[in-house]
Amino acid sequence: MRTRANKQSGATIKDVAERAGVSAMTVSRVLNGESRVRDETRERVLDAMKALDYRPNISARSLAKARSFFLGLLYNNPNPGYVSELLIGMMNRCRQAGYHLAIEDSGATDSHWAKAIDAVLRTSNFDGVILPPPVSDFPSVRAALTDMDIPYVRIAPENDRASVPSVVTDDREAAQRMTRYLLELGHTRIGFIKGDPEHGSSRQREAGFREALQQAGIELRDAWVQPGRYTYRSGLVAAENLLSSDDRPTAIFASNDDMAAAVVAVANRLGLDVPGELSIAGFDDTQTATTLWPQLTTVRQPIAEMAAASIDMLTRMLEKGDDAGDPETRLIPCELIVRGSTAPPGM
Amino acid sequence: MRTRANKQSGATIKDVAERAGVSAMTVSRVLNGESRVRDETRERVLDAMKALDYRPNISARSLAKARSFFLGLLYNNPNPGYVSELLIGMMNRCRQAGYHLAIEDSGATDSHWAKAIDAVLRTSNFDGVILPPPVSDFPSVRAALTDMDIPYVRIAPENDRASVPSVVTDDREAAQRMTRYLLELGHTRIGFIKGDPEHGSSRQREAGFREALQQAGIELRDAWVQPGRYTYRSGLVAAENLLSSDDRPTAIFASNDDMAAAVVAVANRLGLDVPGELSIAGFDDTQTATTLWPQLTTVRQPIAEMAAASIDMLTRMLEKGDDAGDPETRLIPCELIVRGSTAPPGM
DNA sequence: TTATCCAGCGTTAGCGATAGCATTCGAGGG
DNA sequence: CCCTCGAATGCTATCGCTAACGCTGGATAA
Repeated sequence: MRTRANKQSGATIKDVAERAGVSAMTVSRVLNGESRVRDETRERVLDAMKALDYRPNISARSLAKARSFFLGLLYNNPNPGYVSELLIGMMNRCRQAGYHLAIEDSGATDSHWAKAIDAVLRTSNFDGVILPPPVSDFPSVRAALTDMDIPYVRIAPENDRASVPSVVTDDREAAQRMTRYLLELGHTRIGFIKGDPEHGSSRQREAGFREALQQAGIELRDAWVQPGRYTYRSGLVAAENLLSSDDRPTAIFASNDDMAAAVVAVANRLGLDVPGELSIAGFDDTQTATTLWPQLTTVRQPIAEMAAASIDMLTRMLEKGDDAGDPETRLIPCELIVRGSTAPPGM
Repeated sequence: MRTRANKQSGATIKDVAERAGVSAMTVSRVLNGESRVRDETRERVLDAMKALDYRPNISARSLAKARSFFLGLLYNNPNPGYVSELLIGMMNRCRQAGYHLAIEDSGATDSHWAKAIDAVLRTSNFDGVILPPPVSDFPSVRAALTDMDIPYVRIAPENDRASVPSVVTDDREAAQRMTRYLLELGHTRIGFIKGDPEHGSSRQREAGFREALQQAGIELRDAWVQPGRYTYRSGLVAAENLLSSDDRPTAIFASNDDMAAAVVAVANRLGLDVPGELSIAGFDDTQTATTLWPQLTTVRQPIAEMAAASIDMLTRMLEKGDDAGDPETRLIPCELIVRGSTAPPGM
């Protein structure tokens, strides 16, 4: 009869209570590591739990506590390397904090989400939600969460940074640093490949690049700034455009590693030596950066760390009560990683 | 007062019932798309739900139904590309089937899991679980699941293929095909890089490689089979070993794309033209395969499809009752993808 | 005409756990 | 010796939903 899949194997809190000779309430107290329970009583309860192979029913607990202990990651299939690091950073923290992580996908654009977000939230009852980029800037998602009064933390958002707790990096400053590094190597003819316009980081990185050039008083030709979409394929097109003319740059700064990889590929095809004839820099330090030859000079974003921080913030909000205090913004620093893909020009 | 985070905004099933002038049970029926409810009644209920912005409480439903509607993915940080595809394949199916997907990590080895699996399962009450490789072959995890009577589906397991529902590919046959393809190009000196011994696929791929050579009556020197661990780094070492001697192979078949990428890198460093002087083949067709130049000839494993199939099987088991019928094994075919990294020898 | 049946809906009784008091009991103060 | 007090524990009422069964009233069969 009572053979439902994940159904209690038979032992409920009452059974444990009975066997330990206490009330269910006391068992509950032991379970939740709560206040005054005499050590001896606690022992007896723990023994009974072990003897009966007792497993608390999470649904019942959720119902009574009005908390699900599930956090949602509203995922959007960006770069595989990014996701993977994100997950690693989050899962550990979740386990430590006693939460579980569920992931939901609804397609790549804001409008996709607009249609689906309601259903997603309606059937999941997450205690809180994490919004990685670019979802962190999707108005429809944010509206739905606000509407349903679900707390959330944003990762690397572009807009309204202060309005909701966020974990951010300074993409702009990092892009500046990378550009300055290329300038210091002696490059003056530097090309740039932009990222996906849907991502706020794209604009930040471009701005940083332009600022560094301007500060150095270096000319920037329009043809040397090419659009891209953070994909390898878009990088190929951009690289062709940058490298096909005679008047080509001696260094190319791509807004992420995948596009930088595309530049490497095109350079190879054209017989250009990297980094001898062309220096190439990426951004993110995903796995791609070290899977190439030569390995990419890039900016390391501590994605896992950001992910962990976001979980920290979210769980703390949940414990404290969501509306406590001002929304926090945590800034995680980036690091410039120099590898084999860059060198002084004409070497 | 009643301002708990994800707490009902106020509307419960009773409120809806009252407003629609029916009983809570009828609302429940409408909610679950169940049997006999007159169309007119259904309309009235739906209207009431909308008017009250009613959101069912999943915890309550789970408690009553003795089902959580959460499936667990026991994740293990293999290749990022693999995970990402896995997720994509799973999430869609989950949503369609009305389930949610939660991911749990506990480290890379069986012994890590042995310690953690109990706690994971104890605090999550998943209806079912998906085991991707290599977790699908971890005895501790399987034992824990069996013990707790939680249904699960394995992806690409090596052992006991018939004992539990599984989704598998024929790695061996695919490796044979790839090897035959290289032979047909005219290669007779073919090197091989093995995968992680922890993964069953490694043994299968190696076996397929050896069989094809044997069938063709081609000699295989011991030095041409190098160990590897599916990582880029291990591929570098293997490639050095294979390519440093004068007596080097004219083609190298690596057990996955990342290691093949490492071979490409070493070939570049040694000034070997790919594919002119060295053909390189990979396995998996992850993103890496097309992010390199030249792009990799490889075997495409439809990971997303396998993931989707695993969810299908699992949800069907849950609906039907777990012990219905024999465990199913679904075989998903692989495809040989020829790209620029292979060519006839000495071209 | 009466018995039977079934679509359509309501009633009741939990599901397993926790919140919020109520209760007990022993120790210390007066 | 009575009273107060706080630590340790129990009782009871939910939490929101659904399973199982029961009740209706009209259509059909006999």
